[in-house]
Amino acid sequence: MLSNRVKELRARYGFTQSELGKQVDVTRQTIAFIEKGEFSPSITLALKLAKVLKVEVGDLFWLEEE
Amino acid sequence: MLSNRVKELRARYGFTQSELGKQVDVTRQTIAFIEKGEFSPSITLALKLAKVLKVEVGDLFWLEEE
DNA sequence: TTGAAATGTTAGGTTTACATTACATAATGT
DNA sequence: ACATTATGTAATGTAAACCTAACATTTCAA
Repeated sequence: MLSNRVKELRARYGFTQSELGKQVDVTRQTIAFIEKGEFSPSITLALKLAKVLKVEVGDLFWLEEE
Repeated sequence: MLSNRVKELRARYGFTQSELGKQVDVTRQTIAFIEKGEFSPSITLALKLAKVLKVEVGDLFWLEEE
């Protein structure tokens, strides 16, 4: 099961979903879906998000047991 | 543009494409496509590959300029 | 208190990741 | 020489990622 800290880190930087989406070239709905864990983004998008949020990809997304 | 070291690391461990695919639950064709850079896998698959190949996701897949 | 901005959410459509099947070739061992 | 295994590659199908558009609700500044 995939978990992530996108919402938490986005808040830390004070970005709106729209702003973050624009920085990584996706819509705010896509950001919302990712924050809710409703789908597993591509590694390309994950890498862009990690760069903008200044963390390692593995610290932004990780797999949990179960 | 997305780059990766899957083929190199797979060789290091002596895995065939089939064996690696089986360990991360995809077909050998999917591994072949990824090695050729023909698509950007999901972060879930990228995390599984990084785990099996014993590297950080960011050291297995990265974005290059251009 | 009003209105804009941010978020939640849903519906319908396009694109792409990934599966299945199949065939061809190269490499290896018997 | 033959069989087996690994790889390359291509066709077709499906599921999921991602888009646009829309409307409702919450939040927050004026």
